[in-house]
Amino acid sequence: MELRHLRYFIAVADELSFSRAAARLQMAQPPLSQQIQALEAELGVQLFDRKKRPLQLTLAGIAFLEEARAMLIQLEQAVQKTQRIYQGELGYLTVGFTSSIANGVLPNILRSFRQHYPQVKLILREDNSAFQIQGLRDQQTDVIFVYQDSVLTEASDLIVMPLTQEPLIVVLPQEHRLSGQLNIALTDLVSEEFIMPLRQAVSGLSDQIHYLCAQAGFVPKVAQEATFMVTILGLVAGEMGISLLPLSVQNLQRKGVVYRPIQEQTAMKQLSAVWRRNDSSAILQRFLNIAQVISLNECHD
Amino acid sequence: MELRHLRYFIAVADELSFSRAAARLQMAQPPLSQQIQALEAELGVQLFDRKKRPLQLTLAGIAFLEEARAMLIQLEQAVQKTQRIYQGELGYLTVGFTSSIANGVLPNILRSFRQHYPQVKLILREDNSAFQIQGLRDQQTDVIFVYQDSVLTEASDLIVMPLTQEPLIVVLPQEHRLSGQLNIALTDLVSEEFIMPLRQAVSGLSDQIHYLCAQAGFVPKVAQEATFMVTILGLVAGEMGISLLPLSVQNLQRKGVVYRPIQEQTAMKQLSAVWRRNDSSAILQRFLNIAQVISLNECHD
DNA sequence: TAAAAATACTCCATAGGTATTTTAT
DNA sequence: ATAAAATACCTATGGAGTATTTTTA
Repeated sequence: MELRHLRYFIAVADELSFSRAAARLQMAQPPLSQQIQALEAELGVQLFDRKKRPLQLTLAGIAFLEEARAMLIQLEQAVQKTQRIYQGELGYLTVGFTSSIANGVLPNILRSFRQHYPQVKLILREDNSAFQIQGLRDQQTDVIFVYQDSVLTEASDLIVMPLTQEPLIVVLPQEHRLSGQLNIALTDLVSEEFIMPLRQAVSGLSDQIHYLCAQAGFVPKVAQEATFMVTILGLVAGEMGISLLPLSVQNLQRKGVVYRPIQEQTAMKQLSAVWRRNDSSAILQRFLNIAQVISLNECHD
Repeated sequence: MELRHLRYFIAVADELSFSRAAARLQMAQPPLSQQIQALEAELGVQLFDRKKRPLQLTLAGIAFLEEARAMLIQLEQAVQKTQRIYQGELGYLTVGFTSSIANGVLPNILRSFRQHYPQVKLILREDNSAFQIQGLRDQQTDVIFVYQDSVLTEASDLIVMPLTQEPLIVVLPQEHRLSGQLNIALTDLVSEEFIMPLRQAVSGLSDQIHYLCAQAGFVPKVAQEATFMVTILGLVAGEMGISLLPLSVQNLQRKGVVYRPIQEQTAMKQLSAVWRRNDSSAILQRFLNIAQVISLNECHD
């Protein structure tokens, strides 16, 4: 049996006439009769009562008509579903990120993607960056957002796409002696105590701060280390020291804490999207397009 | 698209190899590749990743595989269902009867049919015989059981099949003067008061009793008329009179009532099955076969 | 280099067309 | 008598085969 038989049968059952059905199918009547005969022979079932005019469906024919219709509808839906999956409009995408990123461009990217592809289910995984890269390689995650890191640029099985250059900003207690200044030079921070973000918070930031301070001619005094952004802000508010964090932390408004830009242009943190080189998923491609567009818009602001 | 494409696709997806799938399908590899290519072209979807060895399904391919499998299963089930309906093993049958028949062969026929064709749903309609014939003509009912009647034998659109010849029996109060006799001649009933079954109870029986009495040389005295068997039995038990009823009434045991055979061989009531001449339903045929077999067995007892 | 899939072509089975007969109203 | 379906026969599309090239591991 072929779908042709079902299509022909439905046409004849609809029209209750071989001639009219043939016209509708844009074919001659005899081959249509033959195909229906072949169908009946294969089923071993009489579908039409030809002793009647107009033609009548048998009980079995009525049942088969219903089934045949259902099958063609199912086919239609199967094709549509398959096409949508192929075109990345239906399916799943797992996105990984660290808590420090959750307040930057990411929410906007996620919102935009959801609007464009409402039938793609987004699964979010929040964890530190080392685990994120692991998850990517284990196929647990499809794409991750991380602050760039020397480990990443060397990985040949992954592709790294830079999204935004986030300048670092100085995080000060409200009552700090420097809080009156509009912007702050690194050399002003020589005698400050630093709250250092651990690797889990913002990967590579600790190293970068040491490097920047070295360029400014001093070694930062480390008062405390912390794993989460909110912890760092809390410690700064409690006047335990100051910190240097990516610009997006500004989206977290905390009482007793003020943010000031750094004079030096070189103090930048690179936010990137990372995915598996061999991942050809259409959904991923669509997601990356949106991530790129949203990031560009963000930079212009 | 044709079912061929689905069958081929499933084979290739199962084997993850065009060559092996071709072997399984007992065909050469190139036409198989071509058919899959045609399928992909029609869908506008890449189903396999041919850049990989062994061959890999794409995400869309995985989804379509599931759908394709479901469709072939649905086809299989549709064919089976259609065949069963055609062979009368699945469907509905509406059986009509009057309350007076409900205690004869009918229960046995219904039980046997249910055992043989458990997937046929039996719908029972209990009503008087005039309504039953109406229901038959209105296609409300497929087959009815009635005691034969002159009206029926003349109907050319219906077929009447005799099932059992039920002798009439005399229904007496337990304390009746004749209850000591093993069998009773009609002439013994000359002075009796009769409880007459109305047309709704047993069609034609009233006329038949008058005819039988006339042959025996008297006119029966009618004490009372009644619509239901149980009412007649109740009146007899209450010593309002006697009655003549078909043998199957014996299946109703009523306190204070005894049954005695009639000597005369002519006192018979014909139970018949009736259906529409133009009804070619396979279920009906099966039902009639069973009705006939069960009735024959019943007679031998 | 050795498999497996794609391509190029050839062939024939059968879907579909034409002419006619049979059937049901 | 007439319209519709079945039958008989013919045509040609395209599904399947064979030979070969291309690709991937």
